[in-house]
Amino acid sequence: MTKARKTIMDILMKSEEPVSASTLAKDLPFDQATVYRNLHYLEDQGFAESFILHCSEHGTERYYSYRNANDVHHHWFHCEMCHRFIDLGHCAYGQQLKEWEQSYGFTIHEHTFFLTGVCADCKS
Amino acid sequence: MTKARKTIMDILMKSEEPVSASTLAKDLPFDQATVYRNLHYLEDQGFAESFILHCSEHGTERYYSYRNANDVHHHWFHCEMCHRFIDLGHCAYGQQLKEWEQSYGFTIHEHTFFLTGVCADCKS
DNA sequence: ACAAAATTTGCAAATGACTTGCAAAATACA
DNA sequence: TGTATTTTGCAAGTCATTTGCAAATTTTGT
Repeated sequence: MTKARKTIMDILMKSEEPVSASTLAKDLPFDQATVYRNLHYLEDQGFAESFILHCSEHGTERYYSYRNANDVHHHWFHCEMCHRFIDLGHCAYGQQLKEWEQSYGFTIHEHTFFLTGVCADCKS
Repeated sequence: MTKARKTIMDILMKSEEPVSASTLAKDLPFDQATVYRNLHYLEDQGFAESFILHCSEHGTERYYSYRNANDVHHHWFHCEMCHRFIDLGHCAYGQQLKEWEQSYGFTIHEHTFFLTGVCADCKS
């Protein structure tokens, strides 16, 4: 495993919240192409997952988080003021998604869910 | 109300599914800046709502749909093959969102939810 | 450990959605 | 209808992300 890939993997593993691709690209001492390519690689291999979120201050960016093999994925709340993410816990939509698949006949590859607003700290 | 604005408003009102900003910008006989500005205007005024969706073929685009004054908003399934949207009906997360607001203390401004996959027609 | 094969990197340029400044044109208002 | 206000088109800019390519690194087979 290359240095760039390991660095990115480590950051994702250690991070408590999703990190944006463009931020990684800016902050890490690797070429941006390398960062983006590795993020794709990690997601392809199932080590990471991502979603696109727009916030007025940071614009539209893709956020990545580490994905544990036996991990159920999480959903997040994003604070528009301090830009932190709050973990809403395990996804609880499994059953609902299955029901939709049955009633509509489609196959779901991915579902996207997140909240944006202002966190408790920033309100006070 | 200007011609451009009325045209865009009409399209959103008549459309059964969300339409992408960049597609409107390409197809309509108005400058792209005009299209984007009007979409922002309509959303600001509460006549439209939007979400960002990425699909491999069309890339990352913002999709708009008309918002009725007394309308509960809808969620959508997006087929990656035929690129149509399937209406999943009224949003049923109101209660859940309120509970999260109470337990975490944050205020939700927006929630994003949609599905992507392959529709029944495209599977066969 | 070593050379060949396969993969990854950096660089530089390109892409594509979306935004912005500004003067002209259209619309609203008195 | 004339004037103030808003909107438009044009052209250039921004910004996240992607891509081609040759050089550098990592992996493989021995």
